[in-house]
Amino acid sequence: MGRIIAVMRVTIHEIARRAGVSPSTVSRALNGKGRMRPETRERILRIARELNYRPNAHARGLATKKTHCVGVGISERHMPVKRSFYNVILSSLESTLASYGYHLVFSVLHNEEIPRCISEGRVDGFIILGTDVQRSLVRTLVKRVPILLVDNHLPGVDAIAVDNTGGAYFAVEHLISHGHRRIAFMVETMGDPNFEERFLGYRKALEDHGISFDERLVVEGRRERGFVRIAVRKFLEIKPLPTAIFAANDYTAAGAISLLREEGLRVPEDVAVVGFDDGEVAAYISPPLTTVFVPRGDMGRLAALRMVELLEGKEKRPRSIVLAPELVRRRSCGCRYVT
Amino acid sequence: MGRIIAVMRVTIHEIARRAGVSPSTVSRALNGKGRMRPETRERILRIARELNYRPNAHARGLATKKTHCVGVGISERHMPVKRSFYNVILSSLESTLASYGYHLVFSVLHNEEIPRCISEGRVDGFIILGTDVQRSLVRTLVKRVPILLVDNHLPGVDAIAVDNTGGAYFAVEHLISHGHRRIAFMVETMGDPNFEERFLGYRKALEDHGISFDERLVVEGRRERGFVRIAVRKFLEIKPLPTAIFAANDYTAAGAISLLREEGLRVPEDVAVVGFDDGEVAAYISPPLTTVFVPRGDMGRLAALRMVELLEGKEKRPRSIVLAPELVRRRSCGCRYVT
DNA sequence: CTGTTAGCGCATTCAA
DNA sequence: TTGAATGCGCTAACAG
Repeated sequence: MGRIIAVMRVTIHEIARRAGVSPSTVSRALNGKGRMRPETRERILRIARELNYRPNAHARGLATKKTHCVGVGISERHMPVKRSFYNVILSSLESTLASYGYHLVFSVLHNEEIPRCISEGRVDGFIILGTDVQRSLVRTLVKRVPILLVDNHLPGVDAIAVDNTGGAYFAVEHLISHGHRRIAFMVETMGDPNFEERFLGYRKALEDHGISFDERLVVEGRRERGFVRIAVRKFLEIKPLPTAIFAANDYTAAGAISLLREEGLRVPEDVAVVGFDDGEVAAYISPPLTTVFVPRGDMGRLAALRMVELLEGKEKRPRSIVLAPELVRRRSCGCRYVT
Repeated sequence: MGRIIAVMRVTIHEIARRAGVSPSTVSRALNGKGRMRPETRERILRIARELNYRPNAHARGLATKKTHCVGVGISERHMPVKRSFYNVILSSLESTLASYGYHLVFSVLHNEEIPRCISEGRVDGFIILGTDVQRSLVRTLVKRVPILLVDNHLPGVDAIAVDNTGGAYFAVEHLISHGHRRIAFMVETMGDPNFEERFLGYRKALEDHGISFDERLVVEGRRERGFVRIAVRKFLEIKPLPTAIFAANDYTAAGAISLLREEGLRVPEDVAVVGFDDGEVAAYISPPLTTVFVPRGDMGRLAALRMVELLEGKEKRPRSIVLAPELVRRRSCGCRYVT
């Protein structure tokens, strides 16, 4: 019998027994609710600590209808490309959520399906990473739990995003400052809202600098594995060849650089290249890629903070936070004497 | 009143009421336990479907003492470098676990701390990614829930790992087949068991090919940001300069290539380089990196499968699964006419 | 084959 | 300030 008790997880009943009070008193003491004699409270807390008591999440969840879990979903279609991008966000999300006592339930989103963690009531809120989610799904989910979009936005839904247009503007402006006038825009596919916004920034920068937009300089790949090769091939057919490329993301930029060099073109001498994201590759390719840094760590942290506020705070009117990206000058743009 | 019921989450009581049976019968029907009249069962299932019933995870967990959640932890110190590596594993883990009805609770491990998801009884088992975990922690956790190590191993604990020694052996043997005799081993720091094993494979390959090991050819960085630069500097001081480098991972290899080129050395003509991991960068740097492919997707899938077996199956004696890595020939080793 | 009963561990009324 | 009673939604003995 003694053995069994020793093995059993310690519950508030056990603490109550040892403290000579009732379970409900223990519950109150542990949660700091209501007034009670300080010495009673302290005795209870001490015993709880000694016994290394941890409340059972299920029991608590059943009673309070709160799970202290936040779901985080990413579209399965995003995985191949944006992997490392979202990984940074994921870890900062977890750290921040953890500091508020929340757990992170990770799930891959499959088209229109409602994530099981939501339908089973396992999470208090849900954070969606990326643009590759059906809007209708989001609209459905919003009715179930607080939803937060990261790296994406939708009217009326809370979101943390980055100023794609502004970032692209800086990138292109930088190329212009290097003397480039014929700057191509290279993108996997225009479908992605983030890419659309970057395209807008590209056009605006050209326009503001008196360069008329030439749609022949827009090279689009296709939504598939070898899209960079397709895009580069299209690029090489442009006459005369543009002197620079603004790529919608690093993945595309890195692929382009590697393929251009295969064709005997020098980067940045023959073709300057600027990317977007400042992902893992950026610093490791040669030449190191000039790109737009997206504050992924901040995005994760802010997303977690906002979610906690949504769950516990008072300010629940949808709010969209837009972070400013930053140009990171390396060498693919033609800059010298930089890392 | 009708409204309230409409808003309430549907429970087995509601289904029982509509089906004209008791809640326990509904429970049995839903879980397929015990025998019962087929028509009763079907009626219950139909109603459940119509009402879009989903069992409440907490209630079920409280009653069965199973959470249907698996925790996945990664050391905070691993995050900066192995990010993208573990991301692939993470998504395949989730997909596989999900197909068995399990959820993935992601958490970052902090030194000796017991993950809260374990102490709060939120997970049935726990998967640890990577080598950067205190053994003592693992020993502690093993007493709480089934533990599975991925990309790591410890006597007596279930594990899914890759044959680092074998992979390194192939990599070095390949360099030797290109005619190299003076091959350097470049590593961030020898502390990591995976790196130690790769070092073993390096030595063994040299030995088997009649090349005596020269410890001056081992260049170690340091556990910090600029370690590749330090390592490359050391490398450049070796006289005569080795003609090839086997790097303990892609991260190091990619950094080395970029720095070597800055020094005016050609890769692979002056120095051939082979990495390990086949991470995101490998295909995107130039020259594309010859490296050892680690089947991360398989690792995740197998880990999930094994964990489910640990939780539900009979075969619980610790088992360690070692996967065979594969050499991916690109161009940094000197191979031609390959991708 | 099915209903009744009794918890699972905790929070929260309501009394005392 | 504290205790007893109740219920969260579900499963599992035990009866019937």
